[in-house]
Amino acid sequence: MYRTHTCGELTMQHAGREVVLSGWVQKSRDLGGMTFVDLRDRYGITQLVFNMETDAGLCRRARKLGREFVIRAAGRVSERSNKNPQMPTGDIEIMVESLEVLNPSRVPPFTIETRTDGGDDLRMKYRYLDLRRQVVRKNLELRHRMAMEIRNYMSGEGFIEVETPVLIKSTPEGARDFIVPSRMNPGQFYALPQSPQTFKQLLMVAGFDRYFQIVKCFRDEDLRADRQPEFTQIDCEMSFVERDDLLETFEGLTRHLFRTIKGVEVERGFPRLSYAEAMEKYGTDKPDLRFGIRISPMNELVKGKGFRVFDSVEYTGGICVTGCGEYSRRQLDELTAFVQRPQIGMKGMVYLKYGADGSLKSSVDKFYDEKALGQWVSLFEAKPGDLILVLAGDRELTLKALGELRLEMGKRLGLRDPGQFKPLWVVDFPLLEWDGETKRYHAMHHPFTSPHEEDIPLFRTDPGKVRAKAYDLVINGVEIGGGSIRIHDEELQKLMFRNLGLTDEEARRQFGFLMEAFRYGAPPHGGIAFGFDRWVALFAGIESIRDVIAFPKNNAGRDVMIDSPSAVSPGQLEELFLKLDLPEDSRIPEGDEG
RNA sequence: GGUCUGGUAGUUCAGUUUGGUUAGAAUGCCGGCCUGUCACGCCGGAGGUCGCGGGUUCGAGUCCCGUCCAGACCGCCA
Repeated sequence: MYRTHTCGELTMQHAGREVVLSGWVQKSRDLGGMTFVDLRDRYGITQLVFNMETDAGLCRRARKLGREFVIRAAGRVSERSNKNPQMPTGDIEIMVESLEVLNPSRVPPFTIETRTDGGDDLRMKYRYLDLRRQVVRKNLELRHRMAMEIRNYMSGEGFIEVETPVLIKSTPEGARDFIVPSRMNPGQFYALPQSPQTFKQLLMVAGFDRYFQIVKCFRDEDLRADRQPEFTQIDCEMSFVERDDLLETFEGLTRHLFRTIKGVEVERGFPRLSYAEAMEKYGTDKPDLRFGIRISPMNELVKGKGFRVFDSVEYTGGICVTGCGEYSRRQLDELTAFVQRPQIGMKGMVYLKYGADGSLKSSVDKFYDEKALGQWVSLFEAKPGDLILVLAGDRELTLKALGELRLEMGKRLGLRDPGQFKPLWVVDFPLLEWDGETKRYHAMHHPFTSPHEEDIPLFRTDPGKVRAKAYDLVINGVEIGGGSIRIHDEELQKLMFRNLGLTDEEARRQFGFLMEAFRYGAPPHGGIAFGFDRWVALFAGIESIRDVIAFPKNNAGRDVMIDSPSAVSPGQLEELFLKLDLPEDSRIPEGDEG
């Protein structure tokens, strides 16, 4: 028998019992006359004791155990004379009577501890060792619990989980597809799904009514801390619902997860912000509502006073930061440098310091007298000791920059508390987005998103103004999910495709199966998909989704542990009728074949 | 496609600003001592292609050019 108990469960209640434990050697402390060994498994750590007086031979063998050896130890549970209140099993230890090395281990390249000395690179290469660390394991346990609670809630609400295919059809809309060559159909390719979008809509046509699936999706785009080429969605769809029915249902899911996983009771009726309002007040479509700083437009206030910058730009706006009125020149220079970074791209920043003594000091005193600056103060309802930061330029860019500056100030002031959660719905996204490169409109969400009926006439006059019945769930500035009420009418879907620059023929070739299905009684329906990895990361209080994925890929989309992607053999290529035509500079490392 | 940061002992990092003797620390590893440790302690030891290639120089971890790797971000992500 390998074990009677785990390394996390023995307490004083078990004192005197004969037990068998198996696990990994976390650490051993050799005191000469006696040796302590910390034995670790998934459940915890239990201390083993070896004593020279009791059994010198056994103790000498214990001294030779290296870190991460897999061992089995049998012995008696006994109360410690020196208890360790830091650990759950700290009251007891095992007086070992027999010891067996099940498998020795090489010295691991980094320490298997919460505060590891290993860098990311190394941890990913030896991910199986990294996963032995409690912090990483906890993240995966959290992920498991969340998946269970999602299934509980959804199932309780009458949703059924249906699997949809992974080998599907490539479509040029949206993100780049991963493609898979078909041996049996030479020259043809499957695509991996970016989402099960069309299948879940077909399930609605099939009458399934309430569907969900926790499912892998794939996008061949560049990675970020919160973006992996393969990621997991909670994909959902419902029939016979309007937007508010849907938001209510998934507000329920969100509250359920907060309650069961975080022990937090979130108020019913999440705030709803229109996309336009979110952009205007927060400079982003995923505002962090944990702190109240808001953007105010200042165009009217600042024009016509002789300051060329403000006179010439499309938009001037600012934020008011509480309690920063005494910022030093250096701190203000730092903020200026922050907005001038190429990623943000502002030319400069104007400030107004409202001193605790009521004094007004701005970087544009030359153009704005006390009275004019007083108007700024009343616009923001600033109090003595506050700081007003003003940016100007192209409207879209400036709002975005103010949004970034808002987040930066929130961070500096410690207002982004990871223990606090502020969910909201962002609604009424634009249906279409102009793409300057291809000179045509793109679906902002996807081409099956329904427009607001009253906006349909705008298709003829100003398609960019058409609002969609689309919504995002945003928590603490993180886009957790998004969805829409779908088009279920063939004619409206055709109109949509035409506005996206697709001819009827192209639309039929790509989405004919869906258009065809709509002719056989498609119910009104809508849905949403949540980024499961992001949600787990949010609940774990971390920024990168890599730490909630067992085997993630690195910045370049590589798995450094299994070394993928990799070349395939000429035979494999031949079978698929594929010939490589690589540019000179893209060499494939030797021995990387097959 | 672009911007930025980093690459020095098994590992995490200092040293690079201002080129100059034998490249340091901590931790880990190996050996010795130690009967209540739990970040055990004490003594000793081994361990380096300073990412790689080229250049400048009497001399390069340090300066220059190229390149590879890692991370963050912009573009991209319906």
